[in-house]
Amino acid sequence: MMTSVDTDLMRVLADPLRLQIVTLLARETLCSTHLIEETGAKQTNLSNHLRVLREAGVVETEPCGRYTYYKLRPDVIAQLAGQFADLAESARNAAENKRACP
Amino acid sequence: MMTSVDTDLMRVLADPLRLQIVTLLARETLCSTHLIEETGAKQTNLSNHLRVLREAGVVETEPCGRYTYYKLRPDVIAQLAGQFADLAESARNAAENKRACP
DNA sequence: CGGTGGTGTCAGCCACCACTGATGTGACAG
DNA sequence: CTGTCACATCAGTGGTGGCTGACACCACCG
Repeated sequence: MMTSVDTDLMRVLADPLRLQIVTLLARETLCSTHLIEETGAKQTNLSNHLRVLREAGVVETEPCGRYTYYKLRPDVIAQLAGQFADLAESARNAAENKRACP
Repeated sequence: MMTSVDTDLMRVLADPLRLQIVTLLARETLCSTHLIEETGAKQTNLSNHLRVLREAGVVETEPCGRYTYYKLRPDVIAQLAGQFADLAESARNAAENKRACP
């Protein structure tokens, strides 16, 4: 059936560390070194999560010398926000829609 | 640190079956029998997921004879939508905020 | 050209979670 | 009262995913 919200994107963002990364990147563009400092996670672990975020299209990479900058893609987040807003509005309108007991 | 989005709520909604339940409940108030028909899941499985959704405050229960109606709480979804919208707007405004390489 | 530091990839381990079957409880029909 | 149905809870199990250590690669600096 059709779920109005992208499940895969939700699964990607449902991890605490990934959500923390996204929150940090929403404030400013950072490179991996900064993210390691901010989160306290191991570089390997962070690289794995960033890979997941990259493959999900949530972040973009921009090499800068031997550093790599990570930037959040606002439209992806905005789209998700819109899907949830639609869901909430739909729920408000259908509050009295009650299917009869069998 | 402070993540602007509720991680626990995300984890609850990140499951495909739970998201399907939420999508169905956004359209109309249903009882478990209907949900079993619509999703094709086992009763036990569905009951477990509904319990998770109930404990997370996403759905409300309303007993009706020997049936139980489940209703979505729009404000919870709307709040989540707002958090993501804020995140997206923050990302848009901070697009050029780039911390210097170390 | 070596050495160093930043980054990505891979294999393994472990914990958590979704699914299931059995069982209990309460409500209704006969 | 007894059977049936709706719903919940519990213990067990299997699979998925996150974390880590070892290694490879590339850009810079001396």
